[in-house]
Amino acid sequence: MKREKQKVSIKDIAKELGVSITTISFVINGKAKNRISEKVIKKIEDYIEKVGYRPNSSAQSLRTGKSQTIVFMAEDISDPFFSTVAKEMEGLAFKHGYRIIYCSTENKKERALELLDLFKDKEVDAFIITPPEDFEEETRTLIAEGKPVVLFDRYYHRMDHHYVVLDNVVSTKAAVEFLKSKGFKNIGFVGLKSKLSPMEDRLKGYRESVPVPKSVLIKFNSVGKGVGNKQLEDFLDQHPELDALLFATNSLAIAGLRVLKAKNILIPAELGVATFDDRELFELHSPSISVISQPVSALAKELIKGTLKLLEIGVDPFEVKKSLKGTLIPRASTEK
Amino acid sequence: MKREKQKVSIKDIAKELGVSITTISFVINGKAKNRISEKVIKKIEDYIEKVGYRPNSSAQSLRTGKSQTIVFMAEDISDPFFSTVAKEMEGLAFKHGYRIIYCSTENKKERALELLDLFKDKEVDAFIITPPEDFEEETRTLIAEGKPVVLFDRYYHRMDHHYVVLDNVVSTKAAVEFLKSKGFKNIGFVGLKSKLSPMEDRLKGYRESVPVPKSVLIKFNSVGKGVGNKQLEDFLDQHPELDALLFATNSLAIAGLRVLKAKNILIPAELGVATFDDRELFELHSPSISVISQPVSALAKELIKGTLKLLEIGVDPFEVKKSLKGTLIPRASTEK
DNA sequence: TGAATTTAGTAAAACGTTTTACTAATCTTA
DNA sequence: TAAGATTAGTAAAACGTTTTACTAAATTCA
Repeated sequence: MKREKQKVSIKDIAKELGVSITTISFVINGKAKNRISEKVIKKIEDYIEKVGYRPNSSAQSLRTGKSQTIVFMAEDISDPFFSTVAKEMEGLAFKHGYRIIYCSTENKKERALELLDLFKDKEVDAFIITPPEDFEEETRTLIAEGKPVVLFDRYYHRMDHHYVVLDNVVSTKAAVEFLKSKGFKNIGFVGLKSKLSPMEDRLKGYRESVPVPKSVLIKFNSVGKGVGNKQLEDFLDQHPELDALLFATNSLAIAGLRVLKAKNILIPAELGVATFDDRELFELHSPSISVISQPVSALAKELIKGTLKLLEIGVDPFEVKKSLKGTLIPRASTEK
Repeated sequence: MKREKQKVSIKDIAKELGVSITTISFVINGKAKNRISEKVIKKIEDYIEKVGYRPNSSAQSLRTGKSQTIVFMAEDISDPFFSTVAKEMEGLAFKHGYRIIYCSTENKKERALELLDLFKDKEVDAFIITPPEDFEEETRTLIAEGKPVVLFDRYYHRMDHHYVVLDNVVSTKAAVEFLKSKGFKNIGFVGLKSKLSPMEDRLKGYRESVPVPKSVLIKFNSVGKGVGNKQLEDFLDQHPELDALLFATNSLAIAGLRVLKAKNILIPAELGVATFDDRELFELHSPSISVISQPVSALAKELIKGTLKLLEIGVDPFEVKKSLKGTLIPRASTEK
């Protein structure tokens, strides 16, 4: 009963149709023009259609050295931001005959290295990566190995490479201006203690748009935990004059909302709130939270478009450098 | 500068070390015992270590017919439930030398068929799938083709197959009993109009634990939209006696919360609320929402454990049939 | 008409493994 | 000491493609 569907190979087709393997390969790969007669092409195409022949991709990979596979190394594939981008990319890539393999670094250097090691063979054609903290040297090495590498979400100032990111400086400035326009006068900033470009740029954008910056930077792995919450509480205690808070990431905001709730601080009456990254949570929260939303579809599109271009044209002449703007979605948390 | 790291093959090693390709292959695959001398084994292993040799997986796949790849066909990989399970599986599978390829059916039959078609070649060793609506025949066909197939989240009553699911009947009953214990007397049920087992089982569990069931079933693709919201509003209007609502999925609950907010219905004073699947949103909502949480890690572990077992032992003698219990997390929305 | 060109196709090598079937040398044991 | 068993290894085929270099026949053109 359980017979493995016996796969048909080019050789089988050749025998059946009385033509050579080469001829079939030419037809399959669209190299038959001016080489093979229309009649034979038709015959082969019809037979392929009839038996549902699909080339063995291992054999193709072995022969061509290409695997039709792109690795997407996210910070955390279970984070809604990354998983949404991943899903969009998957759809686009499939349309072009590429598969995507996802993995998560958890923002850990060693994990990222392990993963790269696993993929560094011939088995992957291109990399889309969100490098973890302190990964500049390793990224450089990876790029030097010659396969297309597109950085996502973060990039390096001191290094030439392909990337697709949010324009964090500009987006942050827009958010601060928005808060000002809503009548907030003392805007504080809650960021992540990190050298990753989004964190540096968001802080920079903030600093450049308020007269007296007041910010607190939470350690990455203490967000939502005792230490991180304590830091935030202290910050609020030390700055009773603050009338609004801008959070640099959605997880910071979520942790922050918990703290504010615990301290019985009223939003927006006592404190306005805005954050990066939209999530259902923010829309449904009472009050709903204003956000700077990242253009997920556009990011995914640019990533795949860029990667395919690099795959096609080659790494060198072509440049992928995209910096997209976020969209501000005003909600109740910023209506004084 | 951009030199592709010239990959070293078994042939290169053989030439360098003056042994045969066969010998090296035996050593690599642990088949050297009682065949090759300790001295030679050591020499080969050391050299492999030194040059960082990694076998070409396309060649391995071509030769063995195995690709060390598992497909996870989720309903929607950007849904937190699926993406969390995916991430956990990814980690476990990697440890055993397997990669996972994700894709999303969007609960559409045609999309699922397309995807299966894409994978049906030799390129994949096993399938973990959440079949969309009306996919029983197709699933049967897939299974008949002989590769391991493990269903996730949903299963078929009339068919013998491997699966890992939540015990929805029991979990729903527990939730209803919990609501009763909290003093709710008129519990309504908001489900999805669907023949997928979780939806049928949750409804069944509900029906069997209340004296007079009152339920409304929303169409899958109208959740959160005008039509679906209208359905829910009508249901509430027709049953003013209800004092609690049990939602069958997290997206139903989210849509429901919006409706309740719009109608100014107070939770839990006027209406108690509980739902399936935990999300940060429910913890942070005001009031926080009681949930039946799925054991994500355990599900992922069983899925990978089962799949690997099938891969190892073969599909037939071994059975993967796991039905795990959800955990009830009581929160403010059910405290009268 | 005959040389040059075009058309229509093929043979065979190569990609990098795994594995079967073999050999040659050494070791046991009766 | 001779036959059998064990040890230590190897040659070569096969997996299913792609591609280079070739040929033979038909067509063109001066």
